[in-house]
Amino acid sequence: MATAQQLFHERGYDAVSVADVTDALGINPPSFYAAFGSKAGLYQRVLDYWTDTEAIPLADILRPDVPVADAVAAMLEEAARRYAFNPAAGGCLVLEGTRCNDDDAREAARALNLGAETFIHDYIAARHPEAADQVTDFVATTMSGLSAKARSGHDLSRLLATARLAGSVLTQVLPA
Amino acid sequence: MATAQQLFHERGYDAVSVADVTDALGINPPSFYAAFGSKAGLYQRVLDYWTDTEAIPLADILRPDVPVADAVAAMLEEAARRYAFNPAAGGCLVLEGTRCNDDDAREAARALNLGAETFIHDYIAARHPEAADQVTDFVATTMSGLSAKARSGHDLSRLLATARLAGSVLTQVLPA
DNA sequence: GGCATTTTGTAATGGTTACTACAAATAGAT
DNA sequence: ATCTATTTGTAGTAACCATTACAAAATGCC
Repeated sequence: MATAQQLFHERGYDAVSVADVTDALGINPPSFYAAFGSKAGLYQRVLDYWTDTEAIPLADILRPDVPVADAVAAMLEEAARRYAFNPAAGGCLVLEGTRCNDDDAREAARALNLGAETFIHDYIAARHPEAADQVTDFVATTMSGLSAKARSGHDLSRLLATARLAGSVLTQVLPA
Repeated sequence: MATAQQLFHERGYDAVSVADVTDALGINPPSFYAAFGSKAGLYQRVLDYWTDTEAIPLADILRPDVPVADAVAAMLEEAARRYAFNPAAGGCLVLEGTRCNDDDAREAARALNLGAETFIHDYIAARHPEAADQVTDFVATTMSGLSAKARSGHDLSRLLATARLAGSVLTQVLPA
């Protein structure tokens, strides 16, 4: 499962063939389909696995006992760190998955992303209800951009600088 | 050429087959290959056409007679407007092209994007040399995010609000 | 009008895709 | 050890991809 995740993260859903997966896993196509049902089925399981192992722990970062702006800024920086962690598999598995050309896989990734955005929105809205919509959009857009730029070569220091710049908006618009 | 551009913009390079193009253009494959050489060749020409007709006029927006922060913020807002203009073909043709799975097409789009980022960088560096790197990265990342979110449903008002929020950073870090 | 050249349409080529039918091998149970 | 049930490997299917061979039609030229 970890190797499948790595494949999807490195190349993206569309560019990974089931032959790639079966080769990497050392199994044959019938075993693959007995185990996962389809390529999209494997992707679902990979997303679940990712959620349990590598997803940003939003609940730990977005804490009620710190200023909202600080918490969200910390989340952006953590995203930058994770997106740059493996240069061969840059960006966010889920955000990149929302842009693939397979309907099932894209909707699965979008659903996961929507859940995360809802979580962020609710966190912000608890203390800044009137700014939550705008700020959530801004943060989600920034994370999409960070993921995209991670894939096209921006290294950790550049992503972090961008994340900090974006974070500086939050302290302006979300006063403690 | 305009219809080919629309196809690529709506569906992305990978999801457009040459059969789609030949159908839309009302021509047959041999005519297509006589005219464009290859699918990537057509894409090159579409990028050139786009540069001449629909690209954001950076030279007009990034003027030497306005504060850098204002000009760059205006560019972000203009990007938001253009990315949302056609809901069926959201985002930026070039930025989306940099993420496709074909080597030739991706490099062509990347080259065009790199030129734009260099232009922006030089504009900023002329008056804020120490901040140019960071700010250019931030602006490029924001535009990538705006393009991505335009494709996944954010409408004009949401993109504009995000662009304005991002623009507010610039007035902080690039004092007039 | 007759000839050469270019354009066009049909149909195919080789490659890759996700996905399976089927037979051989293996494992488990008693 | 024998019989059954499951797993495995080989090979293949049907669809789609970008690209092209080839013949028919249309055009331009004199």
